Amino acid sequence: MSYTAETAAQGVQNVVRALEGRWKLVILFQLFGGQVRRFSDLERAIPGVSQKMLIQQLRQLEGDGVVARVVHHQVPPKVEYHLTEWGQSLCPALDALLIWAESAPPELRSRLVEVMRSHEPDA
Amino acid sequence: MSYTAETAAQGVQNVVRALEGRWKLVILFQLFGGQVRRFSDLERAIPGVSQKMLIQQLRQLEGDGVVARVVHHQVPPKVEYHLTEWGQSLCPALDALLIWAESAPPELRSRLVEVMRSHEPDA
DNA sequence: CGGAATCCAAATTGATACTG
DNA sequence: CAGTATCAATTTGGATTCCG
Repeated sequence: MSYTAETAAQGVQNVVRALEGRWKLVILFQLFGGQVRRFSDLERAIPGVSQKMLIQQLRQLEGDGVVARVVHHQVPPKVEYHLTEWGQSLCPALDALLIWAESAPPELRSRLVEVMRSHEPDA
Repeated sequence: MSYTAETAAQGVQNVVRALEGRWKLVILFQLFGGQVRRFSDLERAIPGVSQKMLIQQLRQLEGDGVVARVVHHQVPPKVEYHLTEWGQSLCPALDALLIWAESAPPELRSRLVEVMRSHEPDA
């Protein structure tokens, strides 16, 4: 079977689904480039997210092999997250997305931002 | 304010949300590289999608300026979709995603595929 | 601190039927 | 062909409470 754009799109879809979710990309951007963040860091760095959602999305990313979770058995508990090797290989794509996002037409950009502000506290 | 990774991640999030949605990326991969597809083409090319979802996602992509919709006033009706200029500029990112997806570890890949097969007809 | 569990509200999605 | 409309089902998200 030849490797047409169509079969590629169908195949890639399965994997790309690992990125689907309201907070997945935001989390990944936080872990971008190999950064290590603990749970509370992520919670603080991502304004609109709830504890439940953050955990849920992290668990899914972990289950999909994109993010790794390290538990330090101490009191108080300390759990750190970072990209797996495969997750690291996603960085070029994240970077490309970053570039694309910044190239967004100003009107569009502000319109999209406006949607975001719905759930933000004040400013 | 300096342009840290954090602010970038926060800012980019607003724009990247335009890609969120169960079928958005799949659609974009279909339109990859400037391809023009009519509605029924997309419907056929994307197995699990319902007519309603396809339209909805297309409309959102259109509203976000990523996809353009061209109506040919004929009988029978003919509507074609393609990437806008800004949408085209997303291609490098899509390409990076493609590369990433193909680099997925085999076990992971088959596990993700397995999820997909739930709604596929046969093979 | 980091998380699990529960309950409930809201948004998404799907199936179906109808239309220009 | 390319939609729209409607309703039911599923998923998602948030608030709260409890635990190691």
